[in-house]
Amino acid sequence: MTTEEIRNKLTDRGLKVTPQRMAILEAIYNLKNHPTAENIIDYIKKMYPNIATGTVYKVLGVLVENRLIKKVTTEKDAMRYDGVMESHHHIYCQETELIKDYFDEELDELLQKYFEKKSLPGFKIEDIILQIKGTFQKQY
Amino acid sequence: MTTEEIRNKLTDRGLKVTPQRMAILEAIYNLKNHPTAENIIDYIKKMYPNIATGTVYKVLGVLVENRLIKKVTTEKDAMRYDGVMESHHHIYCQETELIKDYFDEELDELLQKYFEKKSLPGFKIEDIILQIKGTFQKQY
DNA sequence: ACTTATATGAGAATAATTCTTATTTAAGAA
DNA sequence: TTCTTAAATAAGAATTATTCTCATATAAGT
Repeated sequence: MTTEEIRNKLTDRGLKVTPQRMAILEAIYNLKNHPTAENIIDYIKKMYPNIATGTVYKVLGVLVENRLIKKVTTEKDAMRYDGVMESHHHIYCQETELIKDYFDEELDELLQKYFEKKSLPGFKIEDIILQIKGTFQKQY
Repeated sequence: MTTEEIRNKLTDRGLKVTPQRMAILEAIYNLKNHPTAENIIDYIKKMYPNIATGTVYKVLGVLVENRLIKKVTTEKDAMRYDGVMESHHHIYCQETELIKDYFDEELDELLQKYFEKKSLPGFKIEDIILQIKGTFQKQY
């Protein structure tokens, strides 16, 4: 993801391009494993020590509203964020904080067909995310 | 769910039976829509005004550890809890706080077969929860 | 360069949850 | 039944995550 591409994501949504917004998006793309706001703040402060905590939370909210990033739900108190907007699922390791992305077009088609057939009365499905919970095997 | 059944859930796990634990489990079973800790506290205080906030959080943690209840992940800051331990999924209304349970054995079998065939290398799946996101249609 | 609506920084405020410690209590033993 | 003790609770302080307020700064169109 180049600086120019990040800039375009903002302008395409009619958002002003600010150094803070650029830095926050760049942080999310570079920090793997679905960073928390705190992870993002720590990362940005290395290059940009004056960024305000409140600004990061504000910008994250704006980015979610504008569908440039997504929230990732967890059983912990701190929200985590995801810069990958293509349809995908999440593999949660029960023993660590690791959340891996899981892309599977075959599965997505299967689910789409399944819920076309068996529609939920009175409900319009917009997105289905699998939370795949378990543990990674130890490596020997 | 009778008082006796709730009591047995605790003793079966080797947990001491206390009025607080009984009240919290009863609250979760009676309060529909996956209550927050605050919902539970408000409910219990009607009958039992002296219960301490910290106790409720402590007990909720114990109940989750002992697999008597589950946490429900959301995009909001407050955690929500679920007393239904049978395998099921969640329908999230994007416009309200409503989270509906979705039971579907056919779907569960489909998923189980799918992930037997296509296993995730190095990962042992323990549970798969669908987060079905969308909106309920307005009633006329 | 000028203007103005919007974004940011700083820090206070709030909300959700956890921690600490003295006291109480459940449940097994005597 | 009473005794014992490890575990649970109440009360409130402390911590953590997030939001809010408002004065100042700035992006982007004129």
